[in-house]
Amino acid sequence: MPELPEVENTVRILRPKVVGKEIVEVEALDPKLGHVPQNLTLPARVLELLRKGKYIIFDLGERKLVLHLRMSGHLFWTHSLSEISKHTRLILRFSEGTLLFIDPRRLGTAEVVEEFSEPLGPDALGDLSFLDEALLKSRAPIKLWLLDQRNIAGLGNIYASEALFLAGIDPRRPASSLKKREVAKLKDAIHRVLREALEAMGTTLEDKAYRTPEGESGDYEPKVYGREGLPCLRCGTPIERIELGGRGTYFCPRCQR
DNA sequence: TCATCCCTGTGG
DNA sequence: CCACAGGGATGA
Repeated sequence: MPELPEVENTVRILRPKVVGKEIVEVEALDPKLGHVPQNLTLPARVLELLRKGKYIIFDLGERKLVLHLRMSGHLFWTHSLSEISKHTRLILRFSEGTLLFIDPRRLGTAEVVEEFSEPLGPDALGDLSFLDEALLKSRAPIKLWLLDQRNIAGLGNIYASEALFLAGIDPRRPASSLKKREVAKLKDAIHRVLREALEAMGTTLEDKAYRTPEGESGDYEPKVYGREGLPCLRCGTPIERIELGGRGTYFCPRCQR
């Protein structure tokens, strides 16, 4: 579900609710997450709430609680215990409210660590000038290169496809084959897609899955992702779906070369 | 650099 | 029933 825009909005909405506040009780409803309450000392004050790539980090001083929503996770802020559904995996109780980690597919993760140390590339919302040189070093298809969080952090299956559409680049092209001018367009496209999605509060496919912590769905409408067979919004050619690295990949065969 | 796996749910 | 799903770790 969540890529950079969804995670960033989640963090922005939660910050005023949890920063400076104390976690007073933690409960794991999924045995896979049983280590979380064990490894936390309560109460624990949240000094900062951070996003690194698609990770959400609760800075608790000596320790950090690191969440990753993976495919189907989301966080939900509530005051009512009746909101606890069967997909709730972790409950963080604050005096001011309760944060639920909901995750139907149970692929999401929660770790308690002393230092965050995932090998992430530069943030996709930040300065992208490193792409000029970095792309030259890889012959991987550009879309797979963009999905590898060690190269650039934050893009996922939707926005990688969307950025390549905006930039007019075929997702199968080797990263090193992009011309300077194309890399420039790609940098611009990545920022444009992410900023638009951020403003729209992310993407909620088929009116399900992704929600902000306050239950809102996202309004971003992908231009190619999930639109196999439908006309390209720019030229009318049917959008194609192929597989790259085992993931569905959508593009316009005419606009993207 | 691939396939496979981790999980569960939904839709055709 | 099968295909597919917004992510990522792992092992060949």
